[in-house]
Amino acid sequence: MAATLHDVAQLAGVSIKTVSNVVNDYPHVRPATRERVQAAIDQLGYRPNLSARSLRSGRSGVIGLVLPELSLSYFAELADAVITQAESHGLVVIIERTGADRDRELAVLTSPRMRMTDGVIFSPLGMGQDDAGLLAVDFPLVLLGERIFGGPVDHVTMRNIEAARAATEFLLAAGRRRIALIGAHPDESLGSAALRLKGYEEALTAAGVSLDPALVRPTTLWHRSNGAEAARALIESGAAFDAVFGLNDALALGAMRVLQESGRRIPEDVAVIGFDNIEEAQYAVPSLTTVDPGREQIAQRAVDLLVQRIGSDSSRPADPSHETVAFQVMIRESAPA
Amino acid sequence: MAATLHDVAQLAGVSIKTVSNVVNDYPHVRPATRERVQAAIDQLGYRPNLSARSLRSGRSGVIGLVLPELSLSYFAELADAVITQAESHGLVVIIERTGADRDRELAVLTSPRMRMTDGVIFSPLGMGQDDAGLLAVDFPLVLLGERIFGGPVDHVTMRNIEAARAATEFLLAAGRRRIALIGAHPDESLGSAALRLKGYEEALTAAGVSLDPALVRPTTLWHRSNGAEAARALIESGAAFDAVFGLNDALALGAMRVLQESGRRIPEDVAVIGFDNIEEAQYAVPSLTTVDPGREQIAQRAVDLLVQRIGSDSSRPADPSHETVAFQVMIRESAPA
DNA sequence: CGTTGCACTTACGACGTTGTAAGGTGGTGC
DNA sequence: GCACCACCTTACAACGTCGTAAGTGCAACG
Repeated sequence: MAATLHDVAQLAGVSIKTVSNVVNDYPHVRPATRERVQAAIDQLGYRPNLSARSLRSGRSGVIGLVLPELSLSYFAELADAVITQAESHGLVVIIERTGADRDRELAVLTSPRMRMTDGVIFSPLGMGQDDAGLLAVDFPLVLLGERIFGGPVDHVTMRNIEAARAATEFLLAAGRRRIALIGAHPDESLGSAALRLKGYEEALTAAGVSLDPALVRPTTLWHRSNGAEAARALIESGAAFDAVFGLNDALALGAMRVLQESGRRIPEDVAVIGFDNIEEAQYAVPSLTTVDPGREQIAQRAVDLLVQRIGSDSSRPADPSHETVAFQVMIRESAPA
Repeated sequence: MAATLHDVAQLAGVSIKTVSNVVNDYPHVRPATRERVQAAIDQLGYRPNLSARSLRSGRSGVIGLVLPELSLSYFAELADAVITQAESHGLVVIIERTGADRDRELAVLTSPRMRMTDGVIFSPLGMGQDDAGLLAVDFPLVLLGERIFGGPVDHVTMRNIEAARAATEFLLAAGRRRIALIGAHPDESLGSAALRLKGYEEALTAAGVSLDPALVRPTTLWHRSNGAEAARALIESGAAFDAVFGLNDALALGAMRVLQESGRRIPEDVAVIGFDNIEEAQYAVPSLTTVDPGREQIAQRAVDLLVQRIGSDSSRPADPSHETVAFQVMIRESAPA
């Protein structure tokens, strides 16, 4: 039903290629011809067929964004930022969710569903360092996050260790000494959890504060409910603490709720700091002090790197780059200076 | 670089079409041949070229989802649900944001960026009833939301009036009589704001409670900050109130924060109810009583309707359907029964 | 041993677009 | 009035896939 170049050409009385030239702003078209063709285009409501264009050019103008899930605020806000940045390059974004499941993550990398994209931005949560080799795919790929290092692809990460260290130092500077940490993943040596834990440890060591293992609370996931559970367990353990460091904002917010329910005042009795600076953090009661890990900049660099790889036809990057972005402690009510 | 049917055919010593038949599980292929072709496919790592397939078939397997913005939790969770549902139909989702800007909304409807999709699910926020005619596009379109009614397209909405009425009745049943409403859009007669206001009015009237205009607070947008501002204005106005109905959860949460800052106890002094049932609502302090408008079901029906329209080649629906989904009051701490 | 029929395979073209190279048209200068 | 050049337009092919229709070979049957 839709009009094609052929239809327009027939109506305007020119060849198909001349219409194509008009559509693509090819310079050598006589004004009178251009006008006539444009009239035919308008009359028929012609729109280029992008599938045909993709086939011809080998580019689809689509990039993939592979995320654990959209209902986690951090990823929703990251997706928003990626879409915005992609748009400025004239690209459109397909979002695929993996549910943090390793098998689904691997499936997405080989799936024909992603075959139409020009490249993919991938934030794994189920795969680990051992899977690094599987990232050697034959399409442009930019990796986000801390699950895997040294893979054969470009990589953009936040400065987890430094940022977590800064968060902990901030609490120490405010006079807190019994700082609980929520969200540890004891079995990992890489990944956000391990790196942020490392920053926490570094800060304590540097300040001469001994680390009490009873204050390091693991959780399986990083949702609010996990933070709430961990806070409950922490309270029940009887360990004394005057601050809580949630390894992400959702954990911190979940913990904050339980702490308040238990009658503790925030920040007087317990200071709380999070990590991610999701929009909600500033509207919580009390507002949540947290680390802004540079989400906007991550999205921007990831898209820019991907566009660059797409542009250079070289199949695999000879020089995979690893970039980190700046972070910042956002001081709010839950942990004042 | 990528292998094509041609490459596979050459390697397997068969024709291109036979390879195609293998790929597409065409039944009449001799097992021995199939095996040989499959081996060649595996060896070359052949993946079908989706652009070519799209061109040939006229279907891209992509649907568009046009939303105001992803960083609003309601839309993020809606997007998540749409992606999940689309996946079950083998479809992939492109997300486009409009920022609730009418011009951008109109632009998206005619944009070549959406041309590659088989159909679009569209949630307008800037366009209004006067623009209904502009929805007569030449691709399958399913409309979400309450900005426009009676357009030439399928339409899925929540039951705004009934749900808002139920929320208000719930507060009335709990003994509240001075119920403030936050988020009104006085200039509208359609749209979520107007409809939910109508439900509120209906409930008050039915209960014989007179509506005090001083308790109906307008906001421009529906973000947390707007809810906070409106609550501040409400307090400063000096009007007495014992409950707040936020026309969405973000407004209610923003208001709840300000109410608590002002020393009011929730729910003792002021009961608060929201609308949307975003995930965050159950983790707020106190947890937010709200209306679940049936988001999952909306996503499901929208995708199903779209798939149906895509399937039937009829250009325009002769019988645009308008579906509504079930809602439910989620009773939590901010407004107990 | 030829014919028929079936199971399998193939050649061809078209989907709509654009790069290439060749073709046409008008105008300019002598 | 002719040649030439610059400008504009065209025909053709190809991107990779799959539907159509036309083959091919083999087995069974007469």
